[in-house]
Amino acid sequence: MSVRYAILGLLHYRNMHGYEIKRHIENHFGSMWTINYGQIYPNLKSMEEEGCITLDNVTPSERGGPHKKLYAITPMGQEKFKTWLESEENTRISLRDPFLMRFIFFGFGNQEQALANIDNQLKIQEKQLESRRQHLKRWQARGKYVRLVAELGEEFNSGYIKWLKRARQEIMDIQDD
Amino acid sequence: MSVRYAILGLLHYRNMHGYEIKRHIENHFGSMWTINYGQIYPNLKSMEEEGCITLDNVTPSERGGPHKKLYAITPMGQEKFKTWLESEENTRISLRDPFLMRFIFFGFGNQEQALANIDNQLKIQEKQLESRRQHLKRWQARGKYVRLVAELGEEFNSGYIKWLKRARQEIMDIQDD
DNA sequence: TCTACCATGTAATCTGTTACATGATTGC
DNA sequence: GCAATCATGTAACAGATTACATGGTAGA
Repeated sequence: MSVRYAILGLLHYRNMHGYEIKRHIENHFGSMWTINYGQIYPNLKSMEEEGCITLDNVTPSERGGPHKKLYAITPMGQEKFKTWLESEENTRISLRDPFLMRFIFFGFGNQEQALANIDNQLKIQEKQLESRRQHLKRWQARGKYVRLVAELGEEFNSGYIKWLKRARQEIMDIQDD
Repeated sequence: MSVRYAILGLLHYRNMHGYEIKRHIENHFGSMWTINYGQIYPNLKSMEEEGCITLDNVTPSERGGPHKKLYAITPMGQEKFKTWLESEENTRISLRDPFLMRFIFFGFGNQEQALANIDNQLKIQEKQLESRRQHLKRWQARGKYVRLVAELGEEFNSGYIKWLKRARQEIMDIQDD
């Protein structure tokens, strides 16, 4: 459950509320993860119950229920985070990409379809690379670890694009394989 | 649910049983996916009920229940597969790597721990690259699409290693950031 | 004989996604 | 006044992992 540790990690920088945590995970982790409120809020709730985090401040809205809940990490949360940080749990890189899954079977379809599909993927990846680069510029000063992960994201992205172009060429060159 | 399409795709090559499908997905898809029986067998069952695949042959063991169920794709399965293959469902590459998640927060731990953690990851990645290369040699003749995906796996893998080495160097060089 | 691998399956659990519901605030 | 974005939350569902249970076969 690394979402919980991501939250504990982010709370080391400063106290945050759920909405901010989501934004941070999506933007500042090299744009390699997505996350939804369905994960954030239930986790914040259970982590508070366990005592890893605590409510620092609740800004109520004028009329109506509570609004903007600021969370802070507790000493217990810091302890748990430290243990996790020092652990050596490692898995292989897993790349679950629906496009690649289809790509493997392009031999069972027709060539034009395959090329159109590749062009579409190229467009998406190029757009993503552009936004990654913009992001890197803005976040370069955020500490070397964050920057390095953003750089890895960029490298994977541009490597993927190069590969797509090469794949496209190979499919056009050799009709039969 | 791309597992189902992966199964339909593999059954285009030849009839297979669950165990083989698992092996194929793990070894021949560029070693980028893992899968477990908890996904394979229930899916085979429901796909058979839906009529996408059919039992071709059941080799019974001498005494005891059925053994080795060979599945074949049906015309309906081929239809479904074709529709999926021509679709353009695309998502961003998502890289959920527990190591990278920890890496981002290495600034909150100590340097030696970070370096040891990186060295460990390097060892794992290098071992994986070696097995990928062995695999590529054996599978080069399996058709260009399969080969290309295997090559992408190799490129990601060696890119990751290069990045790990650079990250290690940067962490050693600059004490403060 | 024992180990490794072949082979099928289920149940419990965990994780992640989508869709919905609600309402405040900010800027044009 | 309206759109975009800030903000919190839940319910239903989909997908993946782990652990368990069972037994066969091949080779050292």
